[in-house]
Amino acid sequence: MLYSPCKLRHLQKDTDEKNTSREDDDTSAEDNTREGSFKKRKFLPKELKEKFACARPSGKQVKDFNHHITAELEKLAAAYKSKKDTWRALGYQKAISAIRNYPRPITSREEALSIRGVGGRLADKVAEIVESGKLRKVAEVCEDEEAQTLQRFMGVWGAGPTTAHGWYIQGYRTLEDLREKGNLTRHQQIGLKYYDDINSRIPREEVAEIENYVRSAAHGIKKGLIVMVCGSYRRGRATCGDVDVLVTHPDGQSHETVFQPLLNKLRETGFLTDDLVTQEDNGNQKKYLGVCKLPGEGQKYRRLDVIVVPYCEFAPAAMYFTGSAHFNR
DNA sequence: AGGCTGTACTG
DNA sequence: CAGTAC
DNA sequence: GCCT
Repeated sequence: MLYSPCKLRHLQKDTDEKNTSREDDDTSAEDNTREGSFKKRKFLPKELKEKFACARPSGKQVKDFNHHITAELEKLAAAYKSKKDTWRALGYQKAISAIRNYPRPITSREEALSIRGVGGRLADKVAEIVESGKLRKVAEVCEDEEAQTLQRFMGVWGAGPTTAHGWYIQGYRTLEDLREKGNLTRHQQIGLKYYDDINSRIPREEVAEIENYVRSAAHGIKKGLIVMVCGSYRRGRATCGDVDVLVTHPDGQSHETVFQPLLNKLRETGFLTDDLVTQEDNGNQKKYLGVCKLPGEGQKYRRLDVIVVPYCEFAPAAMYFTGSAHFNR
């Protein structure tokens, strides 16, 4: 995947330093500094702007007008996933993503049904939430001990539905049980160690701090390196589950030799505290998964992904890693 | 009825 | 190969 | 779960 002809190079002129300035606001000025062909962007029909997230100004934080709805559906999605009902969970997840991006509060079953990814069954559920504020199905599916325990166990990084079920069968119920009696893989030991931190959301301000930290380290190794956070941060979310950092270099070559030095530098300063997957090699693109912590008191441990790509793949990679996952399909 | 991305790592 | 994660 |  990610076949990315280097022809795309001309498309990404604005990515140098300071991507923070791009996430800001969509008022005024920004328009005329872009490519001339898009000058009339502000005149896009309203329907278009509402239908396609990519047709909306990308500044501003994304508002979730339907948080009360997605929050309920998330509970069911998590429960189904824990019960290995993978595809049902996927359907939920897709619908949740679509609803989250919907630009105004949903007020009827009909309106829900008009959203791609939301079918009759989910539209019914949306309607129930709109009317009563909650879903009876949630109590039915989520509030038994097994479901709760499975979901608790799946919060351990590296433990999925099968592992969680296995632990449940063995009689384990608490994280304490896992620590004492469970035999955990290396990943799961790390996942358990930082359970609370890893499962808490990261304020986007902190994501920006992490980005700056990584960028400084990168520039200490090679000037001109581009360091950009993708994922939910770049989609404008107020909080993020982890930090996806994309690294490249405009000279088209320096990315090849920067991966190890960068990781080593981040280790020396104590920023990287644990490695999960140290070298996923996807063609010429490399990925690191680990745990980091900003310097100073009271900082939490955060999940960090670092992806290094050749410059000619920068634009498609940025899109891919910005997601969301469902947008990519 | 049948697909829902494709790939790499770990054990 | 199964499980997990991206 | 949804979509084709």
